[in-house]
This record gives sequence, C-alpha cells and structure tokens, in this order.
Amino acid sequence: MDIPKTYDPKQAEESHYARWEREGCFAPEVNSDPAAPVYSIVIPPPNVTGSLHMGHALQHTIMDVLTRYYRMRGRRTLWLPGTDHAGISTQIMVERQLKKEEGKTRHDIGREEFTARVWKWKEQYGGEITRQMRREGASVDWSRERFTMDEHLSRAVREFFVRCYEEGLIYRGPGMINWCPKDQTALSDLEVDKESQAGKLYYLQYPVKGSDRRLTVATTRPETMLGDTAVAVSPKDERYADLVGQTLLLPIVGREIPVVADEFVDPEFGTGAVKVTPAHDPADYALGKRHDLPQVTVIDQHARMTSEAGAEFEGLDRYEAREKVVQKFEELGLLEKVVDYEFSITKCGRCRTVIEPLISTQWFLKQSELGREPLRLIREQHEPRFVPENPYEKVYENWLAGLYDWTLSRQLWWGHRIPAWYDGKGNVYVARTEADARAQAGTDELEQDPDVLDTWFSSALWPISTLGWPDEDSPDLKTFYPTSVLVTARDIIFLWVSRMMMTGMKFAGKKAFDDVYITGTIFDKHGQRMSKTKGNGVDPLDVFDKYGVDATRLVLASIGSTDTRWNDNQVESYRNFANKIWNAARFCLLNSEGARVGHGFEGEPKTWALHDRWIVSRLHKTAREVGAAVEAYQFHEAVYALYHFFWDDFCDWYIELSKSDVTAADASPERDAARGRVLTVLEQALRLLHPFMPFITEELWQRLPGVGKDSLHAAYRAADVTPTVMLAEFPRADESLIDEQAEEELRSVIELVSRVRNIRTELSVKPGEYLPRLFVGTPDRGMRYVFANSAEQITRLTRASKIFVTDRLEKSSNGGGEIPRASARAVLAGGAEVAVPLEGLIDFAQERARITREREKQEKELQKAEAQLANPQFVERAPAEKVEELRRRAAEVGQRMKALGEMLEALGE
RNA sequence: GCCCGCUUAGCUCAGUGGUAGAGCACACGCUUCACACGCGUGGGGUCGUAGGUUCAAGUCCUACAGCGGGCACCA
Repeated sequence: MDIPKTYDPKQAEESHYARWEREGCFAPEVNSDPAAPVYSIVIPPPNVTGSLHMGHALQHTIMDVLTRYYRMRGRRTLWLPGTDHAGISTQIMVERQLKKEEGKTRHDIGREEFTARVWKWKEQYGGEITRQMRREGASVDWSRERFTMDEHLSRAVREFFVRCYEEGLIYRGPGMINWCPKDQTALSDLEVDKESQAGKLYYLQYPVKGSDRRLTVATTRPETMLGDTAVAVSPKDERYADLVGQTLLLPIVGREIPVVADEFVDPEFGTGAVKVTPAHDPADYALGKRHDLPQVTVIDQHARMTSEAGAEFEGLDRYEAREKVVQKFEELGLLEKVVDYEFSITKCGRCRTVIEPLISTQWFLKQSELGREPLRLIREQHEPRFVPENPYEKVYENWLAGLYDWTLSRQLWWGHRIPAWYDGKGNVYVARTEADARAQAGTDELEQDPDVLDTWFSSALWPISTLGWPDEDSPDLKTFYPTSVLVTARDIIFLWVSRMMMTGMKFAGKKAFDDVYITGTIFDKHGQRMSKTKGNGVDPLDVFDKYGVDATRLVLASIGSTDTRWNDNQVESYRNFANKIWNAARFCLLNSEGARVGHGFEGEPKTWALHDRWIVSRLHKTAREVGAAVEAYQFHEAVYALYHFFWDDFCDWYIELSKSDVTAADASPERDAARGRVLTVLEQALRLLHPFMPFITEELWQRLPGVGKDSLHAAYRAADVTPTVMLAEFPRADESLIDEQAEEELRSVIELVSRVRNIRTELSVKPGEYLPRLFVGTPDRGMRYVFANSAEQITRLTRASKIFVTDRLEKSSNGGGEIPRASARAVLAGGAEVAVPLEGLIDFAQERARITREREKQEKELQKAEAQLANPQFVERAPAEKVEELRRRAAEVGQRMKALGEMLEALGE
C-alpha cells in the first residue's frame, strides 16, 4: 500500500464532497428511521453578492459540527442553505456594471430590463458563497437551497405584508426617516451607523422681536437654520422664562418664529436654547409635533438646498450652504463663536454617505406589537436560550423592550415590490395579487407602488418561509420547525434573531429556534476588527490553501463564542495534528495485513491486556466528553479532548505500547489481533473526529479494512449510499468499559517510563545507549504485577536491557544483584521507587543536586499541606473528604521525602 | 450617562471554591524502522490593582484601572 508520509489536504478535500452531495447524504431523507428525532438549522442567509469571510467560516464550522454530530447520532438532520437578495448592494453592483459596460443608468433601460439584468447577474455571480461552502465541507441540503426572491418566498413576503396591513400593524404615512442622498432611498435605523467625528459647534444669535436682545443657539448644522420654525428652552430655565411665548426674527430668512418651552431641552447643554428644525432632525420632528410647529423642508433628496431655503441658497450642496450661512451670520454680526466639537454623525451602512434625516411618506411596521410575544417569552421563560447567555439575553431583551416603527419601503428596483396599488383617486388597495387588488378596487386602472421592501423584511421570515410557509400544512414546516438553533454573529441579533422570533411566533405560533448561538468576533493579530476598507482581513480560502480545511475548522471550532485575535500559529499546530492523524493511520495501515476493524477485542474486558483496557476506557471517556461538550456548545472542550486523546493517549502511548505486537515479523493470531485493535481504536477515533474534520477522517476511513455498510448507524443502513464515516454512528460512551483501575495502573507505567527518561536526559545518557538494569520496588503486590507484566514495554520505551521488580529496593534478593551506590533514583506517585544503575556514567554531584531539587519541591508541597492540616478550622469546617484527601496527599509526599532522603544517603551525603 | 464582557506563561487562549493548564514560542538532546508538520526532556505565572466573604479565592462580592462592546444622549 502506498501512503505518502505527509498528509495532503487538497487531495482529500477534492475527493469526497461531490459524492456525499450526489448520493444525498446531506438530506434528511437519508435517514430511514421514522421515529428518529429531528435536528434542524436554517443558515442565516448570507448576502448573495458576498464572498466568504472569516466570520462566515466560523459560523459555518459551528453549524456543520452540530449537523454532522447529530446526524451521526441518528437524528433526522436538516441544515438548510440559501442567500438573501441584498437589495441595495446588488442593485448598486449591477448599476455600476451597467455604467461601466454600456455607459447607461438604470433609468435608461427601464425597470423591467434592469430587473432582468439583476437576475442575470445573480445567476452568473451570485453562486460564489455557495461554491465556497462546498469547499468548507458544509453538509447542507442543497436540494432545499432557498433564495429570498424565489417565487415561494416572495409569496410569503406578500402574505406577511397583507396580514399585517389588515391587522393595522403596517401603515403608510409621512414620517422622519433616514435618507441616503447617494443611494436615493430610505433606510431603517439598523442600516445606518453612527460614527463620532471631529466638527464644530456654531453659536448663532437670533434677534428677539421688538427688543435688542438676542437669543443664542448652538448647532453643528448651521445650514438647517434656514428651516427653523422655533427655538426651544427648558420650562425650568429661569434665564429664558420671560422669552417663552415671544417671537424671534430668524436671520437671513426673516421668518418670525416662536420661543417654546419643552422638557426635552437640557438647560446645562450648550446655551440651553435649541433651534428647532422639524423637517431635518428626528428630535426636532418630535418636538415640532408636540408644539404643532410648521415643517419647512430646506434640503432635498439630493442633499441640496430647496427653494424654501431662499433663492441665494437654492441648489447649493448642504456643505456649501453651511459655509455660506456661517459667512452670512458673520457679516450680520450674529455669529457669537465657533468651537471645536466632537459629535456623532449618521452614515449609510452601505456607502458611508452622511444620512439626511427627511420627512417622507413611507410604509412602516409597528414592530412593538410584533415584539410583544417574544419579549414575554424571553422574560418569563428565557427562551430562546442564548449561548453564551451573557450578555446576549439581555441585549436581546432590551432591544425588544424598546422597539419602534420600522421603515419598510425602499426606493429601489431590486426586491419584493410592495403589494399595494393606487387608483388615482388617492385610494390604496393592499392585496396578495394584482387581481385581488382590482377586485377590491372595482377597476383595472391601478398602479402598483413603485417601492420595494427592506431585504430584512424577507429575512425575517426565513425560518418559516424556507420550510414552506404560508402553506401551513407544508411537510417540512411540520417536521423541521421550530429549528434547533440559530448560529450567527452578535451584530445580527436585532436584524435577524429578534425579527425571526417575531414572525415565527406570529405566523407559526412557536419560537423560531430553541437556542441562539452567538459566535465570537475574529480580529487581526493587532486586535483590530477585520474589514475590507482596512484591508486587514484574513481570507479563509487562503488559510484553507495553506493549512487545509480540517485544520482551519479545528481552530474555528475552538474559537466558538470567544473574541479572538487570529493567529496562523494555531492553524499550523492543527495542520500538524492532521498530519499526526495521517501518520498514525499510516502506521496502522502499513501493519494491517491479516487484520480488520472490529476484531481483536474479543472476550471479557477483564481478560484483556492492561494497555488495551486502558485505551478502551480512554476512548469511551473521550466519546462521553466530546458528546457532552458538543451538546453544550463547548466546542473548545471537544477539540481539546480529541486532540489529547488522539495525540497523547493513542499515538504516544497506545501505539507505542502495542508496537512490538503489531510489528511482529511473523504472522500469528496474536499479531493480527493486536493489529485489529489499533485499527479498531483508530476507526472509532475517526468517527469522533469526523464532525470537526470531515475530509481527513473520510479519506482515511475509506481505506480501513473491514468498514462497510455494517459500520453505518442503523438509521442509514437502508440508504443507497457508499458507506461513509459521516453516516457511521458517533461512538456512544459505554460506562461499563470505563475502567478507572486500568487507567490508574497505566498511569503508573507511564510515570515510570517518564521518570526513567527524565533520568536519562538529566544525566546525559546518550539516546542510543541501553541502560543495563532497571530496578523498581514497591510493597504493593498489584503494582508489582503491573510492572512485571509490562516489562517488555517498559524496557523498550526506556531503552533498558532488563527490569527487576521487587518489594523493596534496598534488598539483596531482588534477582538483579545488589543495587550499586552509583544509581540514579526516583520515587513515583504511588510510592514505588526506581533505581537506574549507571556505573561509570553517573556524576554523583549532579545526581545529588537533581534529587535535592526534587526534594525541595516536595518539601514545599508538604509544608503547605501540613500548615493547612494544622489549622483546626480547616479540619472542622471543610468537608471530610477534602480533609481526608489532603491527609492522604501529605502522607504520600512524606513517604517520597523519606525515600528521597534515603537516596541522598545512598549517594553518599 | 446606563448596562455588559474581558484582563491568567513571551504570544493566542482554557480553567467546575480545594496541588495553576494547553498550543505556539523558548532551551537542550535526537536521521529511535508512522510522522522533523516528528521524538524525548526541560525552563517559564505573587492569575490587572485594592479591599471583602470563606477553613480555603484565578474562581464569589465591592471599588478602581486598562481594553472592548451595546444602549441612550450628542442643540
């Protein structure tokens, strides 16, 4: 058999995915057990224009580990993939292409043609992320892939809209919205970002009518004064009490505006007097409503000044107008001062253009009503369960408690067109279809609302719409809803988690998911958030190329919900781990003639050799730990347990302990049984590793002799698939095979070998040189039996020619002759003593120093323990078992000290 | 301003009131017939600071500091 010495991830990554997919291994239908419990996840749909970044890779790894794990446990498992249509991003991308290639705008080609172009673009380029997910090994059911603009999902959107409209939850009307002057559309509060920015605070003086007093207001946006319709002061502010109700003369414009009193004003801030621009500021808009102030729009949708701003300003950009206003105030002697000031500014989340708050007629959804049930559920039952609970449960709850109306309409062409029609007489008809609308209106002369809905409106329905809603008897909806868990990043809690819960509870009557797992944020190595603009992102595909997908997945699984700085070293260490797995398998396979997986562990476990009982015990403990860790979303614990089981227990010890049996030159039943045992343990280990490392495990599993249909989980045996580790049963921990005694006994063997190796190194014995004799003394008969039985392995692993096991070292009748003074010595944890005669090699002073060091360590430990035992309060108040444990430890340390003292004596102290 | 998280070895991070851990890095020695992406051995931490609770605190409580995040405000 030809097996390369180094694992090549590429080869394995290219070999299996297509087959898994083709044979339907990812679909829940592969499971033929009608009673199998369900496990389901819908992917938080990535943006169709997007490509894979580290955050996706992290989320996908977590989802895939969960999916593969529960699938191997026999659940009917669905992980549903798909993408959302990303209204603005996609539209902008296609517009840019159109401009570049044909020099046209979307208006030149018209709505219908433009939409067709977007679909074409989507077909051509939109598959990027789905291709990348295949590279990751994501075991999603591609046969159920969904897109938010699919006909079915679009029907769900219309149904959602119409029902909410009929219930009065959706309405159309004027409101203060975020307007992006570049993208030419309204945006919701979640699509804009606040950024702090260095700017200036301008102090402007407004003359009081019929007096020579002036009232000073402070503003960061002087150009908006052209639209001022009042100045507000605090009703408690005595400085201005006499001005309330008086009239000011708005400079430049000449408009007379009132001074009003309002609680909103903080007398401590600025001058305590606030200019009020109801048409261009959300707070002023609300204030204006309270005082019935006129709304004067001075800035238009292109962020240019309107005719209302006056002939001098009309057509000017808002920033040009700002300069001009300030200049005018200066000329008029009304500019009191300008100070540097840091304030926050709202920018379009997409194009970073500064948002212009505008009054505009849009469609809105009363979220607070939809949020009522989810809010009750989280408060009363802590559902869904957030992992980690802190701080996310509270973040979610706070959000639900403070909901406000959601601006739904977007002035775009790409998206779900609002199902509302107008008859030209000012009447609106909201309907599921145009035919319905006509029936309602009693006329065919209708025009559909030109706007589309926020993309997030369709994502909000994702868990139910992808499963078949609004067809309430859809089999998938009945089977897979509610979903088991939603895995996503924290900045998506408001956009997805809360809204999916709202729609799920409203339309399906149940929470959308049992659990919400929030992944950590991956920063660059300097702790900076990765971003395209900074160019500091690490491309997961590059990492895959360099270290392999499996290794990358291990890193990501370990990161889980922790914020982490990305570090290639970690991937490298897991790449090395993959290579270790490869080589362990290589060893097993190169020595597999005559053996098969599943053979070698016949008979009663108590008749097995110590190291066999030990590895089986370790295997079952590992299976227990890994299973428990995955189910508790403690992925780093699972990875840790797997890494150390495989590398330390299996490679460093089990293979080494088994080596002489496995590599025996002549064929024999014993040799083949030993070969079967390492193969069997390896096969079980590959199953344990599979959810984390799908490619290497499959690659190796396929090569093992003796695996086949029978290896599959019972639920999958009927499936017409090539036997695969992904459908094998995840090893169940059999408690009866967990053998604490064997573990303890083998620990002693390991310790003995380690102590002797330590002596070899510290006393500079050449690696190739054999120790002529090795003495072990212990009064414990059982332990003597263990050491004697493991004699071959101990001598081989310590490079000793012969071992003598006796009840006491200082005794002539130990069979190996007198133990010379020139021996290096050590004491094991169980009290056994070791002596290594090193005639002619040992440096007495060096060895004394070594033992003295060891004794000092023990002394410290002993003092600590004795001090604690001397404390009557400890003895009285601590649990008896803790006291007993400490006593035992102190006694043992005392024993060792004594033995070490004797050793020093023997060395001529 | 309010709320939350983090602070443990040089680096990245685990850690369940009861003997401080891993990987990487570091040092020394190894062409030991699965693996130098390896093997063996070793050094390295008053667990951010100050109090408190407790027989016992990295772990629980309080305050403070630094870093990060969310919300509110931002005229």
